[in-house]
Amino acid sequence: MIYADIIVDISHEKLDRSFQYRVPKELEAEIQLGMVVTIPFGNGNHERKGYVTGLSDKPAFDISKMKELHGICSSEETTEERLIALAAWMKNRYGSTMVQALKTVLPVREKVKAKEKRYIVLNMDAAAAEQLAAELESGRCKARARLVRALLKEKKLDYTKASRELGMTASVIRPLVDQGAVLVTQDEVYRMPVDGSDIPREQLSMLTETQEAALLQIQEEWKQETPRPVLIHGVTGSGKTQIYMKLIQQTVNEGKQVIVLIPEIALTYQTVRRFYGWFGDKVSVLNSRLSQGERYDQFKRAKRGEIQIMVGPRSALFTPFSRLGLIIIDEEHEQTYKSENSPRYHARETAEYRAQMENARLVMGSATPSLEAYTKAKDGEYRLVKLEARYEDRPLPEVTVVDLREELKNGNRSILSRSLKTAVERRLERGEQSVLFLNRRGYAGFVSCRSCGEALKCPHCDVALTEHNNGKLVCHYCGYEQPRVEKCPMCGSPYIGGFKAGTQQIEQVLRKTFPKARVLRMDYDTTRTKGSYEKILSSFAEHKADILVGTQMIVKGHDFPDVTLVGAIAADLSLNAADYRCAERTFQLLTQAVGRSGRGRKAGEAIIQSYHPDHYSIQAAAKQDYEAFYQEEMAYRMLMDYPPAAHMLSVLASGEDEKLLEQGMDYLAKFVERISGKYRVHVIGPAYASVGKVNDIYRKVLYLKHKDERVLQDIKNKTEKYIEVNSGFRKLYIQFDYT
DNA sequence: AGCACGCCGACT
DNA sequence: GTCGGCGTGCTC
Repeated sequence: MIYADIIVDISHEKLDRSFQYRVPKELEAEIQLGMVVTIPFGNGNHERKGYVTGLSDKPAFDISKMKELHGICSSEETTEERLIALAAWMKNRYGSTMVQALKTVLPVREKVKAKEKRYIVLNMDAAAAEQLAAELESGRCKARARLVRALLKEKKLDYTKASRELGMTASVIRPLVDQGAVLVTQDEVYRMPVDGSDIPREQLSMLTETQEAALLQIQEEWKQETPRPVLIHGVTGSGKTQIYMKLIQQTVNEGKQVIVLIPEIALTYQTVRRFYGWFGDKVSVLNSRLSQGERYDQFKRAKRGEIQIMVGPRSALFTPFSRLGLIIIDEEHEQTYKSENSPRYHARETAEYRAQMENARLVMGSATPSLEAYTKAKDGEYRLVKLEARYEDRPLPEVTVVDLREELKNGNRSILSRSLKTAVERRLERGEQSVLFLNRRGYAGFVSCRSCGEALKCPHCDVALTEHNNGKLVCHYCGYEQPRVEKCPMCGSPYIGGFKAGTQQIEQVLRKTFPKARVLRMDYDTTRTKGSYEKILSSFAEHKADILVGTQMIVKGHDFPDVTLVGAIAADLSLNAADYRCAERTFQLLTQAVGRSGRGRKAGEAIIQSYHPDHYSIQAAAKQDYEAFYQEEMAYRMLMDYPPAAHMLSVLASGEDEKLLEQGMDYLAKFVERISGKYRVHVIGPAYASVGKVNDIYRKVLYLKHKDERVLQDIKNKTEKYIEVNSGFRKLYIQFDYT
C-alpha cells in the first residue's frame, strides 16, 4: 500500500500543511512526487486539486479515517510539474519543507487566491436595501444588517476586508447570497505594472569589437553538446547589457523564452524603459512593489505565451515559461540573489538547476564576480568570457586612498579629509557633480559612552539604537523608541553621544562647508515614499544638484555623465562587519563606486577615505584589479576553510526561552560532533547570532564547515531527524542554511 | 475555503 | 423547550 502526502489546492493559512491519502492500486505505478491529483476533501467530500508532496509505504494517520485519492490530473500543466520538481530539488538542497518550497515556486497558487479581488455588492436598489436592513435589525440578524448597512454606504466591499473589519464569516454572507440580496463578484483584469505602449521602440545598437568577440565566444559555447553556464566578467561600463540584448533577441527568434534577473535596486524606470524600448510588448517586468495580483497576472501571461521575456528580481526565476531558452543573471555577485526566507535558495544555483532541467542556457555577468562563480569559472565548470575594454575606451578614473588616521594626527576631525574637500571645491568651481557615499550596510549611527565604551541597546532586540534628528533613539528592528539620554546608564559619565557618521550628518557638514552647493540626500529615509527614489535620481541627473550624498544605493547602476568625483566617506565601515564576506563586499562596493566616476566625456576621479588604507580590498578596488583581489581573498578563504574553499552550513535556532535554547544548542553541537567524528567536520559555536535577540526571541547559531558538501548534507539530514524525534526541541525553531 | 457543531438569546 | 444566528474548529 502506498500513501501520498498531499497539499490541498485551497488558499488559506489554515490549510498550509499536507494531508495523507491512500493511493489506489491501479495508480501505484504511475504516481509521482509533484503530480497534480484530485482528492475528496472536507466534510462534504468536495473534489479538489492537490499536489503530491511526499510518498510513503507507511501510514502516518489513522487508516480508518484516511480517504483514497480519486485520480491523477493528466499533465496538461507540464510547466507546473517542472516547477514542482524544481521545488523538490530546492527542498533537498536547502532543507526547507515541501510546502515552503512549493510556495516559493508557485506563488501563483495560494497567494493569488488569497489576494484575488473578491467583492460583495448589493443586488437590489437602495430603498429595498434600506428596508431589508431595517427588517434584519428588527429580527435577530444583526450581523447581516451590519453588512447591508455597510453596502449602502459603500456599494462595493472588498470581501476579505469586509470579513475582517466587519467580523463577517461565511455563515453571515452566504444566506444573503442565497436570498439574492447581495452578490459576490470577482474581477479578473490584467493590471499592467508599467504601461509600455507609449515607449518608442528602439533598434539594438551595434556591438563594439570587444563586445562582438565576447558574443562569439558565448555562441561558440552554445554550440557545444552540453553548453556550460557562461560568466561574463566585464568591467563597469564595458557594455554587458548590449550583449544580453543580442542573446535575448537570438533566443526569442528561436521561438524560446527568456528570464532576466536583475537586482531589485537596479530595476528602475530607466531599466524598464530600455527593455520595453527594445522588445515592446514581448516583455513583462516584475518588481517587489507589485501586488500579488499584478504579479500573478504577469505569470499568467507568461504561461499563456503572451510574453517571451520576463525581467525581474530573484523571484522572476520561477516564471512559468513552457519553452524556456535562456536565463540571464545580471550583477551575479549581488547579495539579493540569496533568499532570506526558507527555502534559503540562491538564485544562481537554482537557475543553474532549472536551466539544466529545461535545456536552457545560463549567462551571468558581473564586474566583480562572486568568489563562488569565479572559482567555478576558473575550474572550467563555467565558461569565462572577459570583456576588458571600457565603452568608447574611456579611461579609468584616477583613484586616491586617503588615510584617515593621518588626517586626525594633523588635527582634522571633520568627516571630510582635506583632499576630498578640495576635490569637491574643484567640481563646484567647474560646475561638475560629485557623489559621496557612506557604506552603512550593517552599521547604525549608534550612541556610545566615551568613558566606558558601552553603546545604548534596544531592550528587546539587543541591537544598538540609532539616533535620529528629532533626538529620539530608535531600534531599527522592532521600532522601539526612547528619548536621548544625558548620562551613560552604565557608568554615569556625561560624555555620551552619537558617532556622527550618518548620511544626515554628512549632508549637514556639506551644507556648512559648501554653503552655495545644492546637496541632495538619498538613503533609506528619503526613499521610503513611492517614486521618491526615481525622483531624486532624475533630479540629480538633470543637474538640479551639485552633490549627491547617500548610502550604497547611489552607487549601483546609475549613469550620471556629469559626475567626475566619487568619494567613499568611510570605506572600512563595511570591512568591520562580522561576516567572512565583508572584504568581498567592500571590494565590490568600492569598485562599483569608482566605476561611477567619469562616465561622460570628462575624466573622473575617485577618493576613498579609510582607516585601513593598506587593506587589499581597498587597494585592489583603487586599481580596479579584480584578479589581485581574487587571489588574496581566495588565499584567506582557503586558510580559514570558508566558502568557496570549503562548504559551510549554519544552524540557526530561535526560541523565547533562553535557557532551553542554550541547552538545545549545546545538545545539538554535541550531537553533530558525535556523528561527524569520522569526517572531521569543523564545528563552530554555538554562539549568539549577530542579532542575538529580536522581539524577545533569542537566536543562536552553529556553523559547520567541511570540504565536501555531501558530508554536510548528510549531517543536516541526520540532525533534522534527531530534532524531529526529540521533544526537547519542540519549542525551538530551527533553520538550516548553506552559506 | 466550506462544512458541522454548539453556544446563546428570543420566542412559542 | 425550541429555533435560528453566528462564532469556532476541523478537514487525511
